[in-house]
Amino acid sequence: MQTTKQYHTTLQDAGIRPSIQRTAIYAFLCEHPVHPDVETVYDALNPIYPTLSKTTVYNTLKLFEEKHIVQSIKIEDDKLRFDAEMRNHYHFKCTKCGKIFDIFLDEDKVPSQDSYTGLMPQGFSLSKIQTNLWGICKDCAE
Amino acid sequence: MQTTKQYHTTLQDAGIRPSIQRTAIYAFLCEHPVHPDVETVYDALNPIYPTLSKTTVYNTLKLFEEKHIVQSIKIEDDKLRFDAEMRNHYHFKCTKCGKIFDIFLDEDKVPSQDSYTGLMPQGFSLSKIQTNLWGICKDCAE
DNA sequence: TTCCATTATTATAATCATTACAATTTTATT
DNA sequence: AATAAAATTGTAATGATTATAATAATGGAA
Repeated sequence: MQTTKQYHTTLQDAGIRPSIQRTAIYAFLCEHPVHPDVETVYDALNPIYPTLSKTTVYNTLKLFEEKHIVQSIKIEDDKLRFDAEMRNHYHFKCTKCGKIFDIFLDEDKVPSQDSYTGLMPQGFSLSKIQTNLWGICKDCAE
Repeated sequence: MQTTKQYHTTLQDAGIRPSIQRTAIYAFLCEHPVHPDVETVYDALNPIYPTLSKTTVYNTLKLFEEKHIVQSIKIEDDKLRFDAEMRNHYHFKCTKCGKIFDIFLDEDKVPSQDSYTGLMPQGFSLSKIQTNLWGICKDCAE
């Protein structure tokens, strides 16, 4: 949990002007690490910022991703989800309840970026890696 | 490269009735391992099977995925791509030209399904794993 | 501070992938 | 051949995302 000032700093360090909307969206993502989609972010913030536009949520999340402070998670068939956690971790989607869980790896088990780079053919560069898992979560298992 | 008879067998073994359309779609995927999207499959087969419907392509690919002879690849922001290669491998998308490459792993480097299962919290089951990579391919690097 | 240029936000309309639906056709079985 | 089940089809609907153009906010120069 960061202060508003810390969110500002994070945005500025990433080269993003910290407007009200951007700060609110970034703070929401950090404080609600449930991998929300655009709709969820919008529905949560619109009551607090009544002029907020859904377009702004789209624009902002795209900007955040370009500046590498947020990642889009491609785990659904039809829409993106977003995550402000940029440390190496996997995502698990329960195909029954639809919930997405973070799977953090023990330090010694984390594949290094290099271990992936080693797989690439000569001349290929690597900028992003994403591992997604699907199955049934504990609550949905009978 | 398989014969039509072999495609039939693969479909039947998976519990899928091998209609003309299904066989054509499965054969196309096997013979064009470029991870096509629905549009690409449709555009390629429609000239040969003029009555083919795009809905059938959607239905068929969904069926193939359910029966585990094809996987959908979630590597684009807006649409799915499909792959009849079910052996463990990664996908790399060049963010410049958009091409998707297969990254096959050396036998000894392939993480086993168990190595992922070991990461899951108690009571979670695992049915599908997908690792995607993004970067710049050799041809697009200047 | 005021003016101006740039950037950000907004509302609306357009696009595009995918799904729903109902009618028709094909297939397997009797 | 008759019938029921399954597959295919065309069209319409849905829903996520993007395009566009107008408005508002911001930051710097005078």
